[in-house]
Amino acid sequence: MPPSPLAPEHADDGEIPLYAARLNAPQREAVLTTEGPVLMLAGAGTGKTAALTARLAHLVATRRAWPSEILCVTFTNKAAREMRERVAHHLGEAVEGMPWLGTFHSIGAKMLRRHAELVGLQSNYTIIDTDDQLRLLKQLIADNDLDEKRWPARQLAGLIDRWKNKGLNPEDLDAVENEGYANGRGQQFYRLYQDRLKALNACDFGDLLLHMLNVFRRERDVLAHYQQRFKYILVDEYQDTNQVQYLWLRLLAQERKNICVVGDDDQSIYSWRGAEVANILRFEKDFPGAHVVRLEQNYRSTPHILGAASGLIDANSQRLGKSLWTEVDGGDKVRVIGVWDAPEEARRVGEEIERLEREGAPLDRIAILVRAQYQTREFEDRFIQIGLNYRIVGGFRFYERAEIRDALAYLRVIAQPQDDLAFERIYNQPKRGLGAKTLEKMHQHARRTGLPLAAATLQLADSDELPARAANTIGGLMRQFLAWREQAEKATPAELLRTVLEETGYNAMLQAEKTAEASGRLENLSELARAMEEYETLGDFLEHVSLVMDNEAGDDREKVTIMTIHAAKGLEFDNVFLPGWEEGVFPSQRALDEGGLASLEEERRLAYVAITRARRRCTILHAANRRIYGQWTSSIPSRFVGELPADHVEEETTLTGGASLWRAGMSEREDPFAHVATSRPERSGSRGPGWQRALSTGYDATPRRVRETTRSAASFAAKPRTDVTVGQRVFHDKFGYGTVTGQEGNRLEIAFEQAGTKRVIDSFVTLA
DNA sequence: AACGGAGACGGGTCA
DNA sequence: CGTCTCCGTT
Repeated sequence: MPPSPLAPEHADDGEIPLYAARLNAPQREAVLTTEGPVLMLAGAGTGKTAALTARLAHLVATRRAWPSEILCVTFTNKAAREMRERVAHHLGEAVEGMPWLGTFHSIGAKMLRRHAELVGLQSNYTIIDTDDQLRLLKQLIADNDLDEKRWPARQLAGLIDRWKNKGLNPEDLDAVENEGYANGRGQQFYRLYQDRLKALNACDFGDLLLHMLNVFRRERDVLAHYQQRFKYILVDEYQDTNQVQYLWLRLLAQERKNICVVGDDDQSIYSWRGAEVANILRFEKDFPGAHVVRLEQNYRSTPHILGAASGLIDANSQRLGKSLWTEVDGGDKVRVIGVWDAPEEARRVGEEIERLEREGAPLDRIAILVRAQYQTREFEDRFIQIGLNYRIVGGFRFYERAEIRDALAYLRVIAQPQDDLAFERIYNQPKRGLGAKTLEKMHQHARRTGLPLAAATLQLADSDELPARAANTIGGLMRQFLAWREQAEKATPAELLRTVLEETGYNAMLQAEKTAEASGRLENLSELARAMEEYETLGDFLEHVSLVMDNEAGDDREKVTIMTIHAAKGLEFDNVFLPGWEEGVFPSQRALDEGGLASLEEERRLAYVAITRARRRCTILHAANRRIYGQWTSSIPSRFVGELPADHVEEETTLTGGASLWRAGMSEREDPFAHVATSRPERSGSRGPGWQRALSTGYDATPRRVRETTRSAASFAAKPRTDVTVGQRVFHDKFGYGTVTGQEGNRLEIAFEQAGTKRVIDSFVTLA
């Protein structure tokens, strides 16, 4: 019988400890049931993280375990960071951090550094990303006379990933798994790839988990060590675990069975990348006697928002079942707005946001959540036009940018001379006049001698195999590497990077370019150096960077957030806009075509996640016409709109967008666009009246009222700047450099050097 | 090494 | 329709 939180062993007089003070009954139950398996079903906004961190604090505060004896896994670095901060807050300075709190991958990487030799690696192995992975596979395919056109490396990469997610090694593949690629040669290539990685002293993301799983399975003493060490195991977002993660946890928890998993089957939206809802659905079977706790009191949203979301998710069949409730009352109904087309949708959202802004709502707490990335463009264009600050989350990640990858490649070669992939990336970057011919010689020599590429290249430069010029250049480069490696011993990683960028001429190359793009790249690089400041050794930094590297650039203006629903999971906003709720967009066409009921239900869970992000107001939009792959397509509102319980919804139709009349059950005769609203989505170039009207009237289909609002929004938003005049050269984040050719209030007409003439708001440019 | 034309593709994403 | 990648040409 665990002690009551009201009188934990360390407390003097029954005072409620800080970490348990504000928990409700089920949360408290989840915290206090420390022994044995626990399944915590936590609905959206029910204080899951609070319960989880309280549980951690409780385990430590009651001396059930030291922080180092608790394994706590999350899926994202962000979640891990947040948890770390909150636990530290509860426990004060008593806790020197928790060494085993982190993502599956970071924990896997850490363990693998200790046991690398058991899988044929050295402990300073490199973690390669998907780009390197692809290049490596392409090489293998080419070397083995396979036609890459017919059997793309991407496909192979996808398969290998899937196998690793399932916990399958090359020898574990059965005929069914193997038949998909190159007439049964998938297994052969998987094996070749693994061998190649070993030779490079490298592994990919999947290996971080699979290698360790192999170690657990093969080395009883290692497994026993971790089973002993981890007295308690906590897993966040359990509905997102895949097979290999599941196998990991099952092995580690087998001994003590003190495993607590937290999740929400209704928020499982990652089956396409290997997550198995089944893991959470069968937890009670895997761990007999599991204690199940349901967190259902929601602290985030209004009753209407919860009502709409709950009504929607009720349509799903495979559920553990939960119903969210709240003590809060009041609040607006969920609004559903039908508009004519996507540009109007963006205009409409822009106006609504400007109105919220005038009412004093902070832009930071407003979000537009889309189903697919392509939907963001319409909003981006519109917001630039009206001068509304926004940020798009996702898309290019910081560390995926060419300049960052180049810089990292230099550091990788310095840290790990066997890293051929990195060396190959930068041997001629910036340009040194080393072309394909030299590279081929380098590869040849490396193959002959069995040396890593860099080492082979060094030898080569000493011989007469290369033209004098190339030999000189390479010799020089290798000498630089030697010097940098020496410097790495003494200097901080950040200093080292700055040296490298200077001495290679990489900075000079970008400075010479003088384009908007190049100056952005320079900024990114100095940001990288800044981010490196906190790391003491190069190894530390590289480990971090290969697993993390978020892009939170330092612009503190308030911004509206535009992102995909997937990216929004776990976040909340006062005001949420959900555009594109049309059949074929959301649910997506692919989900409708393939995957059947299961994938439709995943789309519905996604819709549920979307609505439950909203704290106060949620606005859903659908357009009657949308251009898809350049074809105008008429569309009908999403079935999810129809599934929202009427009590919690308020419908609105603009003059032009008759589509939501579809739901209101208006007769076709009264609805001038009924043929648009009720027709099936047609993708193959239908030329219906809707299409004609959209083309012939274009933006002018907008009612007068809307146009006026738009104009006033743009010109009243801010006072015109006095430091910008016609003829002034300016810089714009998106369009680059240009010259002002016209000025009207705070609106500028600018002839951009790259992007042509655009009209933008003056607050979006800086003097150049 | 830089450019241009042909062709493929067009869903969400974490480490 | 637009973007990206690859390949061949200059």
